[in-house]
Amino acid sequence: MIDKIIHEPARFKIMAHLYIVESADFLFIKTQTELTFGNLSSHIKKLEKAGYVRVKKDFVDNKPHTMLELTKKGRDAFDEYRKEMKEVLDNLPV
Amino acid sequence: MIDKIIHEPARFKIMAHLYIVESADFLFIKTQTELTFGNLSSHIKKLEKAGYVRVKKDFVDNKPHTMLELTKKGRDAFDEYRKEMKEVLDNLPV
DNA sequence: ACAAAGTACTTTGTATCACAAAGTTTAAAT
DNA sequence: ATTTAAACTTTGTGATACAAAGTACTTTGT
Repeated sequence: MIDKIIHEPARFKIMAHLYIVESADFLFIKTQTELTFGNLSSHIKKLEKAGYVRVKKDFVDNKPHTMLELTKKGRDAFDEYRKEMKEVLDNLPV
Repeated sequence: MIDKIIHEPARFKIMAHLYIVESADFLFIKTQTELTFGNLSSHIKKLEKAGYVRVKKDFVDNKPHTMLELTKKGRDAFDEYRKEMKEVLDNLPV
């Protein structure tokens, strides 16, 4: 079954970026994905709940700062999603 | 932008099957896609509304019979979707 | 002849979702 | 002291996906 968590384009984008950079802050991902604060926030929450993303909050210059990174599970799920989707796209049903 | 009409897995399946067979009846698509009557019915309606699928109803052996086929627009949209998705999957963002 | 079962769907109800707008919290500037 | 700003989170709303219930017949017993 295709992973609906990753299938949503906004979350695919988030995961794709995290897949490459290993670790990135909230604002960087926000500008890269062009999502609003609200959307990014709720999608991150969903990814965290799924165990795909680890969130680390601290303060930098007395301001809240949120760091994001893929978990092993998230990385594996992303690989699997890409593999499955490629199969689906290449091998149309009989 | 990725076509959300086609992106939904159930509708992708429907379109993938219609893409190959050119024309198929409701029940055939139902068994192939393993969707329930309700889901298939509503997804068909959405595809019809989008102009991707043409629906022809008649009677066979006194029973209602629904034939489905992709429109040109639907076929083109499906090609485009596959092309875009492949690009997305292959070229991850920098 | 009448009821029960089957066929081929459609409509309705519900729970979830995606998105944007409004709100929160702390800090810096005026 | 009050406004402005930064970095988010929560809330509200409209759309969605799905299954359950409903519709409109037809066929099959009895």
